[in-house]
Amino acid sequence: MKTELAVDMLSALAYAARLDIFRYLVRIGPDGAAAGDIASACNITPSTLSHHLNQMRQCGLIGRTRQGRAQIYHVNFDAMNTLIGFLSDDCCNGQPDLCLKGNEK
Amino acid sequence: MKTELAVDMLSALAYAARLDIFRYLVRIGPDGAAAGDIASACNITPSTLSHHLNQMRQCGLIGRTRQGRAQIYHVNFDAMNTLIGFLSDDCCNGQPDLCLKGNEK
DNA sequence: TTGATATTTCGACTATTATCGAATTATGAA
DNA sequence: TTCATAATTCGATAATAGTCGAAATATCAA
Repeated sequence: MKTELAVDMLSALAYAARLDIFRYLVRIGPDGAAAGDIASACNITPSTLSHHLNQMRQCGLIGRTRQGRAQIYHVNFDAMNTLIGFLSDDCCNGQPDLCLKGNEK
Repeated sequence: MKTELAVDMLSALAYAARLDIFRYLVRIGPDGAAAGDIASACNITPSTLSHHLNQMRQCGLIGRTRQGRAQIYHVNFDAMNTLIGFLSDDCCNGQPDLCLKGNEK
């Protein structure tokens, strides 16, 4: 994984409003949610939300499909796992013993 | 884990220069490295580096100990694992099946 | 002490990012 | 068509974050 992409993904999650959005989409699951639903669930104005969703989408953390006049957003679990894998590797590479404890927590 | 802390940790890693620093410290291991060594290894001006190290230290991702006139910085692996755990939980909570595949990568 | 080295803090400036209303695009229904 | 709804893009402003030199602090050695 290119570190530039990792930085983009981390940035996408490194903001309270976006982390909220992401967690909401995780809770919703693979079916995803329409932009309007996210806006009211997370209490964000449409244009600001759109901006955040774009950022998360550009780095691949979420995807989008149209359904009628709604845009449905959903978590890309593969991308999220790639990020978690990157962090685990980055943390444990060369020091596996240090990272085993705590990981079951 | 409080999401505010998660945001701070994610922010600490969501910047190329800081991610570099962090990865350098991971490679160095538990003994850590002096600020000066980090500065030359990562090619960052001392004052800027100090600013970044502070940010990573405030959220607990790294620690610091004095050794003579050097300040030795080292990764806090427990904190890093807490973060990884948070992301894994946040990603997999309620949808364990979605997150199993990909995790062995 | 005094001087040299390692690092941090301060302050000013620059750059990046977030926010929101207004205007625009896209779709569906009458 | 025409109207209403859902969402995005645009443009301006506000807020946050990064950078760096100069000054300050801490430690060690002579």
